[in-house]
Amino acid sequence: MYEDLQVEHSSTVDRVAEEIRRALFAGRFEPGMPLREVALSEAMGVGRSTVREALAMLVADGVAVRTPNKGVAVKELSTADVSDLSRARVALESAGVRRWDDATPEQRSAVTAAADSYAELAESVTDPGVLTEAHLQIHRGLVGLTGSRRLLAAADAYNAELRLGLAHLDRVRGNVAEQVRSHRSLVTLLEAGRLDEAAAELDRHLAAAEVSLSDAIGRDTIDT
Amino acid sequence: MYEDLQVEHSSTVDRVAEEIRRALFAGRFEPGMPLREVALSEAMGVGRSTVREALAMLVADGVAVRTPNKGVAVKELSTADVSDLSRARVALESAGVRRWDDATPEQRSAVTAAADSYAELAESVTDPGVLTEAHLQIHRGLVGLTGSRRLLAAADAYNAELRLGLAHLDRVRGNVAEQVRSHRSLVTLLEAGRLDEAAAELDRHLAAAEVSLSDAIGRDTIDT
DNA sequence: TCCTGTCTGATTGTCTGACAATAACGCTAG
DNA sequence: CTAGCGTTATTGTCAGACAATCAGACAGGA
Repeated sequence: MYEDLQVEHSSTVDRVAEEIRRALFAGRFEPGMPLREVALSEAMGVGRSTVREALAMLVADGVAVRTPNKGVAVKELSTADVSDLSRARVALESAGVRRWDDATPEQRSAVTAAADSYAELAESVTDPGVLTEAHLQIHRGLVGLTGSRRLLAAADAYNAELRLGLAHLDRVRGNVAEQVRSHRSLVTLLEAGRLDEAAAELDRHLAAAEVSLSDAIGRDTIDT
Repeated sequence: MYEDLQVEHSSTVDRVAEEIRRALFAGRFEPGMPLREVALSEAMGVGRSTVREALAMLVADGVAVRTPNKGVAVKELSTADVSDLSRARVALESAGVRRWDDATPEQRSAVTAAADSYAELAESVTDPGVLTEAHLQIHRGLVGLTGSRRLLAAADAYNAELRLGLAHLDRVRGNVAEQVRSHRSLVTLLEAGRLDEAAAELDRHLAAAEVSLSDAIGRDTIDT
């Protein structure tokens, strides 16, 4: 009778982790910057154990790194990471594309709706974070076509890493119009059932994303 | 000069998590059984915070579940979980198979060596846990062909869930000889470069694993 | 100059103890 | 038999403590 009722059970640890995550995605912490337990606990008015648990979550998510006896630091994406991420994206998302015919209507519309939403935002919104978020939703939807929650969770993890990487170079983002075109073409091919061509388009799209991101990172790491 | 020297940095938390994991894989804890913090800390002679961190790791791994204010319990695999796992396996491992030609010699030999090792163990070893371990190594190797550490990590996570599921029904394990045949055929097709046929063989192999596992679980859950 | 040993301060890893909030269980009264 | 009420067990969170470890400074010796 009351199936649709839900109360959010947000623990302190979750809120702390979410807060730090937001700061990371907003680019407020430099890559490599240490996340000190006492400083964070005092700043947020919570116990150190709570912060520790939150940091462990971020490490499990892949957006932070723990070095034994040295603590947790904001993850630095190397070009090796970017190419690894790219391989993971290609594998999962093209697996999704290949299963378009077996996907449920909800799973398909998650893709098309996200693409529409991105195209719409691309014209009006200026905040790069919002656009990144919308963009990743499309790719998340593609993984969703596989119908596996576990793969979606894996995709969420690497999308978080991507957001982290993009947080510091939103200015150098590539041609948004080209992105919109590529997404639209992908959706069109999917809906036409031309899955091989769709996979090829996706491959190109992801390859372009990889070079653009790894170029930007390469430039950055030379600077610093 | 000293690049190859390494010291293992094992924290107490890691050891505790590993110990509990072993017990889980050995089937010493029933699915759904709660993992009490105080009891574990007293049994293992460590602080409660340490146990909490270890449990958080197990939850992140997917072998245990946390319910707010109720604690952590051994994960129960539902048939929905099994089919989800199966979809994830198909996606990741066939992605690996499709990239056989691009894989490094090390990545390829990880697959073939694991298959050989499994075939060898199948004749001599009786301990089902050891055999399961060897079996999963093969499938891990297939994911490794994608060349992405992140996908390997995802595969490790779902393999841990599989081991958990298999821990309680090792007796009903299917025909080992058939397994060996299927693996051998898969490796042969791969080395011959007949990737499409290899992918088809893999599909059959994984589909068979799914029905066998979900049958066993279905039977079990009716009993209890 | 370069290396080594030592000192010091900061930080993590771990333990202990505490307490409120929550959930599970049994009891009692109606 | 059910609603309501205590009791108990357990988690979530905090505070404080201490050893182990690390980074940097600094002095002394080859």
